[in-house]
Amino acid sequence: MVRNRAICSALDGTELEALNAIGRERKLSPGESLFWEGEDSVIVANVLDGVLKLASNTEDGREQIVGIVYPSDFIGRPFDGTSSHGISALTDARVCVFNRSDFDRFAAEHPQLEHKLLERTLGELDRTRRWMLLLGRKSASEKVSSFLLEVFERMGVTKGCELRFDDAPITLELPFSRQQIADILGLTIETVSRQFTRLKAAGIIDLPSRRGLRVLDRAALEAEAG
Amino acid sequence: MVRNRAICSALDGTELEALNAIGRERKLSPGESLFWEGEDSVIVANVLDGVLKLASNTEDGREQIVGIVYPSDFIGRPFDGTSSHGISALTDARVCVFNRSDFDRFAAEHPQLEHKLLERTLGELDRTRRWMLLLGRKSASEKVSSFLLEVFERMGVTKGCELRFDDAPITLELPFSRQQIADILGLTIETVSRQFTRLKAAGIIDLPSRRGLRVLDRAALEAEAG
DNA sequence: CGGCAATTTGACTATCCTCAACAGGGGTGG
DNA sequence: CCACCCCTGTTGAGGATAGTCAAATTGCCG
Repeated sequence: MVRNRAICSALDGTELEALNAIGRERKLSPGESLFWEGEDSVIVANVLDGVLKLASNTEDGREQIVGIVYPSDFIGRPFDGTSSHGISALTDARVCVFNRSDFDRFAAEHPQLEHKLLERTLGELDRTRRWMLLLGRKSASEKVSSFLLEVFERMGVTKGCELRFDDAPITLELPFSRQQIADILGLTIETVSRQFTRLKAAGIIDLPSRRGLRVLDRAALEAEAG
Repeated sequence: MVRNRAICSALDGTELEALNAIGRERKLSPGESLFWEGEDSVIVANVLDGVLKLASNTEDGREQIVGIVYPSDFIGRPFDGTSSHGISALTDARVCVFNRSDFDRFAAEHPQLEHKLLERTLGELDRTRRWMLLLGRKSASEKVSSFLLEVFERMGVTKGCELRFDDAPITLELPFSRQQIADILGLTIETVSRQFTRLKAAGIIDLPSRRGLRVLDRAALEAEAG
């Protein structure tokens, strides 16, 4: 099912086989790195399962998560050895890894694949730019509310079904710790925690467990999101 | 000279002619919009000359500049009608505009062009993600210093020569107003102004005119950039 | 049940924003 | 050519938001 959404959906049976021949599956545990910031990125990969983060760090240790990667997403930097951010797993994950030069060569021979990759990259760029508005111009409460809405949407799509907010509220297990949410939103963990508490007190969300989340009043959340 | 860096460098003489046939040149004055946020983007374009901005706005009017576009850069969203940000000129500018569906068709027939576009988009995505670290995790002084360094680099490359910081300091004419710098960095105009004043007082930069800028001590600027 | 890490809460502070007044300089019209 | 005006940018005072540091609490795992 990942195949249907991933870039390899551009390929036919024979081509897919050829691509599989140069890739290998790799499993990652939460926290494990696929590669580090600044390291020469000799590989690219496709996410089969799980959620990963892309993160940049300042020299003094502050972290900003600059991308979140879900199943069927593509990661890495083809055609160029330099990568400006590290990638590591947030959950248990399976990825299909390719040697970068192998992949580059394969892509050059398969324009349909490059086309899919281009569409995907353009979409990712758009999403990233929308995120910049949040980072640069939104308040803490707007950030948290926007974030919850986007996660719900993303997780829903990934699960292959439209989550219905209007039916009985669904409890979602967030793949992020509070610290990670802070690193996504450009806030501190304390500020995130306070916003969660406030939303809960207002009856807009419920927090049944550490990472559990239930949206009780989507309209209110959208109003808060700015 | 723009041709050498732009995506059309992938094309030979005949192909270039065909591409030119479907494009037309358009001039823009400072402040003029190429298209607006949310509008169906029926065109794509290549920048021939000048500097443009991509910007997102919240409903209540706050603005975040999410991209800055220099000569030879590509703008617009091929293969998809939705654009999530507006584009307008910061300086006098000339762009080569294509009807999107014309361009899509042309691209489909010229994989080398798509390849160039893919490389360019991947690079832009990287740059954008580095910018997110600045927005989410840097202080006002770090933001301003990082910004000045990046502008110098970008303007230098665009001018086709490496600016030498170690030689006599060069005076650059910034294509941005203070308000625009604020919208790039996620700050207010007052905070930007105060940082400029501080850097000038510290002897790190000089501000010979409204938009003029001279870097006197690059090392100090890098130290401030975090 | 105990230990540990993650999260929450609290008190205090710093940074940046807001609002307001002022300055400067570039262009225009007299 | 000079005076004036308007727009942009600067400066200042005060306040709010989010950060910092520290302690308490809560899940979660063995």
